[in-house]
Amino acid sequence: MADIKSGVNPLFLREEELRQGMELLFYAYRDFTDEADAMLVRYKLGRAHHRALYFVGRHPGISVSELLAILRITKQSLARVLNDLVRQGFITQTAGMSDRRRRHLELTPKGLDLERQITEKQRSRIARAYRQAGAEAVEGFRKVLLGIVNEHDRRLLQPPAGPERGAGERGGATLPTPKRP
Amino acid sequence: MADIKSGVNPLFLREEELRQGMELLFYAYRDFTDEADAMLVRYKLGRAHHRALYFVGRHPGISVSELLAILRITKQSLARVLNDLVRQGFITQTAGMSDRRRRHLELTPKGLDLERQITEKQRSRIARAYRQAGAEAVEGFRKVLLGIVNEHDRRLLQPPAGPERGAGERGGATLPTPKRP
DNA sequence: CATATAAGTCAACATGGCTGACATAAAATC
DNA sequence: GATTTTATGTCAGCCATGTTGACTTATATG
Repeated sequence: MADIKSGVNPLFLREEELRQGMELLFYAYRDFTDEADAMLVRYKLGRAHHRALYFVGRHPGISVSELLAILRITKQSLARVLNDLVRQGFITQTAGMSDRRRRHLELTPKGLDLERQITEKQRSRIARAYRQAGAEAVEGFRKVLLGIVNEHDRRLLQPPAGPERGAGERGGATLPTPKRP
Repeated sequence: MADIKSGVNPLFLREEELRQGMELLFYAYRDFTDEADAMLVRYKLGRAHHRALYFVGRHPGISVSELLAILRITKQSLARVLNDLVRQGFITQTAGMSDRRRRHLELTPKGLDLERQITEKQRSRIARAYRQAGAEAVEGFRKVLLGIVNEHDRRLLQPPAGPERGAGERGGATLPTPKRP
């Protein structure tokens, strides 16, 4: 049989390239999450708590259903962790003004603190990777990951503002964005 | 107070940039795995089965302990899914020749088939993202993800061979690599 | 021969998904 | 104003997949 893997077979390269990408995603995610997990045990919280905490911190005033849409879990699953976090004073719920059925979630100062602590190592891991890879690589990293995300959410994740080419400003669409740094 | 977020505060940009990276990783991984999960239910298998199947397919002849090192789970957890896969004829175990304590795992043709089916949509999702982003972005994607992976595994994940600058060849270090495509 | 290593197994437990069935309050609609 | 829809919460139970701890068996190695 012909040496099918000797350099120039585009099908093999393609397959290999794609598999490498898939694996890289697995390994990176594995190491990225391990980071926070270690911190979480100290607080007797799980990964699910962290995710809720993170996204509430990221989108102050987010509603329960919006949070559900991000996490893609059931109401019941979320309730479990959310109740923990509210009971322990990390998150507050306040009824909406225009629509009083809605519960707007926010981190308390204590919650903000906790979130920072847990995310800390993850942040610096990403920072290190960014630094080592360089700005251009970071751009590519974003571009590809964004392409992996489903189209709906991809749009919400604000296409990295190039030179302005429409009328209005660009930014996180439906979700409330952080008020101030 | 001064407009701390108006464009030029490097600290704010940095924080925002890092958070975007973290989220992108979350969203991409979420959508990437959903893809396979849907397929798995048809076969009454779980994500854990897929991971084992994938890495055995990727490293034919891999030993149990090597697989454990990749997945970072306990022997007992792996045993559960591995036994399922062996019983159902997707994976074979054969004792090593030099060291007969070792079990070398391989996919059966049936297992290979299954793996392909399950990974199919993931592969095409990555392919699409690669295509849209372009070769340069893909390079950056790899670079950054590799930087996120812990140093040990990073080395094994063969730094994308640049122009030769040492003596010997470069390649997957400890793990057995696919025999042929 | 003694010890270390690779693998397998049993048992029990925790986390975090899931479904189904309902309850309540408020908004939206007829 | 009555009815329906929506947003949220809750109870109960199930399943997949991770964990620890204890112990066995076979084989390699000192």
